Order: sequence, then structure tokens, then C-alpha cells
Amino acid sequence: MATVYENHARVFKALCDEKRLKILELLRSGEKCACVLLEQLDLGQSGLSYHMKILVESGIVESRQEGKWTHYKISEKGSAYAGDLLRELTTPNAAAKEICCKK
Amino acid sequence: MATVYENHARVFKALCDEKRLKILELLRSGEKCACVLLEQLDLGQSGLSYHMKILVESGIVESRQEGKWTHYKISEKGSAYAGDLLRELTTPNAAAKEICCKK
DNA sequence: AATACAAATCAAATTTATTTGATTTGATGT
DNA sequence: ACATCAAATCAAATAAATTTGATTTGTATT
Repeated sequence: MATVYENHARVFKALCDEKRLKILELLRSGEKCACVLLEQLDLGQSGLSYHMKILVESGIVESRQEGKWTHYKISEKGSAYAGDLLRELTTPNAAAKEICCKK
Repeated sequence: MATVYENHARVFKALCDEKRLKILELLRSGEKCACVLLEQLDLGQSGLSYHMKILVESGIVESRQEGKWTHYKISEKGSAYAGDLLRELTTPNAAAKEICCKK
């Protein structure tokens, strides 16, 4: 069973790798099928599939099957969730106590 | 020389690891010195130092030296930058062209 | 200058992530 | 049913990240 930390980490893992950032950049110009991504990236078929899986599992990218082809695009919902999560993780929480050192 | 992708990836690496997410959670309640973090985490001294370096290099955490002790807190500026960057990376760009498959 | 202690650095061991090529699965067309 | 092609999965090899304990560095105290 995944901890909440694992689930949160999964979201940002999408953005931790150069190849995946390049893929996202390509997707910023609209939905693309795997064949187009393959042409533009220095990646083999199985390598692309590996990275797309991580992107989709993060929620930031969504996929759509059309016949033999799979199309990918940036998910508005997933991106918004990632943004909200980032804000939550970096915002001071209410019950802030400043406990610190002996000295 | 670091590519722009490496620089972007560095920001989100901070959020990819469970231990670092736990550290951030502790920092949400205010600035803490390393000694306090050590008490609350399942980490040795050098391990904590390793993770704090990654957090600080991401910009999301900032450190302050006070005598022998180092204090850490979440950086508002760095967090805002990460948020802006995430939005930028996941927002469709202007010159969007929908090029796709033969079929 | 010598000691004490916090944190950073180093080096080796271990774990996890990524790459690569081969095989399998799933959908389509003949 | 068979052949074809796109994508997923698998397994092995490689690379990168993390852990751990030892050493070093920097600051303060005596």
C-alpha cells in the first residue's frame, strides 16, 4: 500500500527527468501520437513507452487510444492538481510552532 | 554546463523523494535547525545533510547559519518559482500546431 | 593552541531508475 | 484465420540516486 508521500512523489517524478521534460515541451503544442514523439526524440520505442507510463501515472499527461495509435496530451486537471499539491507542500501550515535549539 | 532541462529537473527533484517530502512537512511549521530535524526523522547526520543539500539547491528551501547550527526553512521565493515553472511547463503554448499521424 | 561539537564531504555499498533489445499483446486490414 | 503494425511488457545491462560510516571542515569555547 502506497504512503501519501509515495503518491505525492509520483506526481513530481514526471518532472525530474530531462527526457520527460522534453516530451512535455512537445506536448505543449498540442496532442501528439507516439509516432510523432518518436521522430522528435532521441529515444527508442520501448524507452518512449517507459517514460510515457511515468508521465501518465503522474496524472500530468493523459492518453487516448485511437485504433493502433496512442495519443498523448497534457492533462489540465492533472496539471492543476500538481500545482495545488506543490502549493500545499510549500505553504506554512496554520499551527506553526517555532521549536528550536538549545543554544 | 547544465541544460535548461537539467535546471528545471533540479527544482522538482526536491519533491521526488519521500524523505524530502517528510522534511518539507516538518518545515511547514516553521524554521528548524538540523538538530531538530535529525530527532524527528529516520536519518543519520550525513543522510540529512545529503537531502538538505538537494532541497537547498532546488531553491525550495533556504538555509541560515547561526554559530555551529544551520537552520532551514521553506523559501517563499523558491516555492513561488517552482509553482510558476510548473505552470509554464504544463500550459499549452501560443503557437500550437496539431500535427499528427498518417492514418 | 587545544578541545568540543555541528555539519559537510568522501568513499564504498546498496538500492533504484533508465536504457536497450527481444518478445508479447492488441487492434486493423486482407 | 493470417499478416501487419503500434505499443506494452519483459529481462538484462548500465547509470544514477541513496544510504552508511569515517573523515574533514568550520565555529565556538576553554
